[in-house]
Amino acid sequence: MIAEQQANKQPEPTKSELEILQVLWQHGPSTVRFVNDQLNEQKRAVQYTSTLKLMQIMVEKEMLNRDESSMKHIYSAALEEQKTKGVLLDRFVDSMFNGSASSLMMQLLGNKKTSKKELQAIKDILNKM
Amino acid sequence: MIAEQQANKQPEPTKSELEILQVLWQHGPSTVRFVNDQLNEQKRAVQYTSTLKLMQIMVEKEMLNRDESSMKHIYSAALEEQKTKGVLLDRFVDSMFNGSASSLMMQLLGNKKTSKKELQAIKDILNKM
DNA sequence: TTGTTCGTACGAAATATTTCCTACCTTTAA
DNA sequence: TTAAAGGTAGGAAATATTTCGTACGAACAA
Repeated sequence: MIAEQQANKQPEPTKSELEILQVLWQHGPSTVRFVNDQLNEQKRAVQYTSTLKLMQIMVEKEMLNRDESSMKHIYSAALEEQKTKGVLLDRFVDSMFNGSASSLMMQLLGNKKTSKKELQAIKDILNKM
Repeated sequence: MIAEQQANKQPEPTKSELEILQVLWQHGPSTVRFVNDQLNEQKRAVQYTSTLKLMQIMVEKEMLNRDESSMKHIYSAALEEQKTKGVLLDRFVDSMFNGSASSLMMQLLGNKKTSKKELQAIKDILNKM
């Protein structure tokens, strides 16, 4: 593992780790309590100590930073949102669509859940380029 | 697990399972030997029995079908490619981009790896709609 | 002061995933 | 007929991930 960190590999957040990152990206530096509340509200029931443990592990993995100056430790994302999402998206496109962004688009457009509003938004983005 | 299958939930292939599905989607019904060779060529070193075991597990999970009529069992994907990719893409967009397909597009477009060819292809697709 | 609440640390258990070892059967070539 | 090659089955080990129980310290209100 040390070898991998030295190799400066992009860490690969697990599903649960990603959920925590989302909260921190969205709300900024937070306590475990806050993150845990958010998870319980938005996602699923989870014990405080489970969230705590996971966030501690994430500090070890250097995915999070921790400010220990006060008793309530403040955690913040050590991974940059855009960069991380970019890497994960890349990986996803590679493994699912052989690296073809347009294939992904096709799939996305053939999808009921993509609303007309979304379609228009996408067109607007493209036209601005 | 039985409960989940009865609930007709979309199974959630793991990374390794997805690799196997890709091979089967791409090449059609195949033997373990063939799939294993493909994985070793395209992905990474893996023992024959590891692939075998995984594919057996996938049959149990009903992600694969198996034709046992001859000694060399023939496996095929039980999950439809388009549907499965659609579900996974949906899930990905939901968890990473709050369900916003246009956010995903933004990310994709801000990505060096998306070539001009890909961009043009995407535009073409959109214009045809 | 004392007890309740809220925090962290740590170990271990529960799951999930992945890999490989061993046994044993069938086919095939010598 | 025998040895080698190639197949399946299944258990167990190795990892990775996730969850929780317990201990204990700090803050605070009564």
